[in-house]
Amino acid sequence: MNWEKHLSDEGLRITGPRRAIMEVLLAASVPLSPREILERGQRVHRKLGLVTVYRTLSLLEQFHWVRRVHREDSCHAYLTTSPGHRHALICCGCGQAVDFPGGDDLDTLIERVEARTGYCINDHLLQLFGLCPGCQETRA
Amino acid sequence: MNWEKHLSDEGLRITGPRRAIMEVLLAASVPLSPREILERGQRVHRKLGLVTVYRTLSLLEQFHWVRRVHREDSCHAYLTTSPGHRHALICCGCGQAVDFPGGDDLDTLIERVEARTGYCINDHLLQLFGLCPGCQETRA
DNA sequence: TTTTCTGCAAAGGTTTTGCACCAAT
DNA sequence: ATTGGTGCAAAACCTTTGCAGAAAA
Repeated sequence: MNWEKHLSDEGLRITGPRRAIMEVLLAASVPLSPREILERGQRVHRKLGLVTVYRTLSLLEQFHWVRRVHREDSCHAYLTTSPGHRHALICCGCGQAVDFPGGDDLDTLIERVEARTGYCINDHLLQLFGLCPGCQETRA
Repeated sequence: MNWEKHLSDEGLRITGPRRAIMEVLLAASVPLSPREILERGQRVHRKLGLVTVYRTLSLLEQFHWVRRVHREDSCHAYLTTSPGHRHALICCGCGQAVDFPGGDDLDTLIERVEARTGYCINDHLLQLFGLCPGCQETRA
């Protein structure tokens, strides 16, 4: 199901600003801050305002069409999501981000921590940071 | 080595405000936001100001005496650190936090992601969220 | 006494809120 | 025609900076 149909089904409207923001996020391979989304979005929908960016992000986040990640310089940056619970690997050189699934290793880790602490774990935040192949060359 | 000796060795001063902030953090079992640290710290050192809290946190963070974690409601919250690279498991019910080491599972996961993506991974952010044993009872 | 640290005030950011107008249905 | 959405302005926060006075060493 696509996001436009999803919003319609919820009785919400498909508007120019919302299309612009979604378009920007879908085109980005790097997590973007609200301000960056504004700047890029204004190239699509000239009158776009920052307030609408915030409101749209929080809407899209509720429906899991976008996801918030933590960047060192701007604590709140947004990415479109792949289906399922995935994690971000972010390049410290160029900001390029790729998604990856947690997999069995993470499940095992969580089970061990549950056993040791008695906590019932129901969510996690995992992000990896490093250098992408391109940036490794540049620094070599 | 304790933090007071560490600061002295660096030519920095042990002051009332710094003692108050460290005392608050050592007594806390929950990650605290700068504002929360201020409020608790003022009970120890009445004239403590928010600016000093920020400056002291950034100082202590540089020396790894405290560590920043991400709380849902306040992006920047601080904890005293255990030695080594450890992670936080935070209770969604009461905010209680415990530390745990990543262990082999995390190392394996990172190696696999490196192999699959070609990235060279040099840092990570991992936090777990759940219910502590006490809060599980309350909700049962 | 010397230098660092502190608190205040103010500046710089980001995020939220109130409201009248606009636009999707 | 009805609602919900938008942008503007302003408020509310959070974090950083400049500076004169206070306090460690």
